[in-house]
Amino acid sequence: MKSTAQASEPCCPPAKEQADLRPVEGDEADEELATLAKALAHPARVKIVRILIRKNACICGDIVDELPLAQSTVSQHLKVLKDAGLIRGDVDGPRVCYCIEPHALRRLRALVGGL
Amino acid sequence: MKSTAQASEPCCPPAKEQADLRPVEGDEADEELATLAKALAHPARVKIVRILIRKNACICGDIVDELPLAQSTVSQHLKVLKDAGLIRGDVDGPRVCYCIEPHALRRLRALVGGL
DNA sequence: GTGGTCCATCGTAGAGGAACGATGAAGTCG
DNA sequence: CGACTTCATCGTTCCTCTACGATGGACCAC
Repeated sequence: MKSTAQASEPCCPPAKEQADLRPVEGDEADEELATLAKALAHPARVKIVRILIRKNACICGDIVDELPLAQSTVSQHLKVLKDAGLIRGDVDGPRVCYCIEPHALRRLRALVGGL
Repeated sequence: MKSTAQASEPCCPPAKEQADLRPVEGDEADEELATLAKALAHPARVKIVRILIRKNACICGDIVDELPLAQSTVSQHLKVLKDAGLIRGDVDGPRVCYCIEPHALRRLRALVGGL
């Protein structure tokens, strides 16, 4: 069951639609917004996020094929996004399946909207 | 000459509410979002933006008093924000009057929302 | 003019980011 | 088992960011 089937492997379960009650202002919110913004502060990482949103199912190293960067560089960018909480990576056999963390994206929108 | 600059006049006139027709996807949008995100990728700069929004009129070096940073450091952060197009600085006598660029903020919201 | 305030810029030191190739761990297939 | 794939991590180089004090320009009051 593991033959290059795109958008069929559900490694990213439908996240529960739970409201985020944290404030959108204050020192903590500032730090949080700065962290999320820093994660998006590179065009390659913006592209990665877009790719993961477009193929809402998760993919692994197809990202490398879509970017003009070395595999190790892409892996670094993925790590930055993961450390910021924007994406998730689940091991699936020999591959790793990345996907968006929808609540982090919502949180980012809330913080930017709160400006 | 410009002798009509009175103290009570906000140096930031109500910007025209002109819609931004540029796309929220594509390579250019990626670069743009990365640039704006990088400008917000530091807590001090997030705080500066909030200060300028709160006092919707413009202020100058009161920002320095609100931050635990040296004047030169704050000036550098202001330059980063200005270069990114997020704020504007108008010289008003011996002071400089900073204020938000509302259309840049709207653009940022559109780009983040377009994710 | 002199003196004082406000602010940008310079110079510098240290920390962190971005890129790559090389290496190796973990897993799959024959 | 052995060969191959996939990906993270290491080590390196170069460049940018962040912070500060010091310097100097522009402006106002006197």
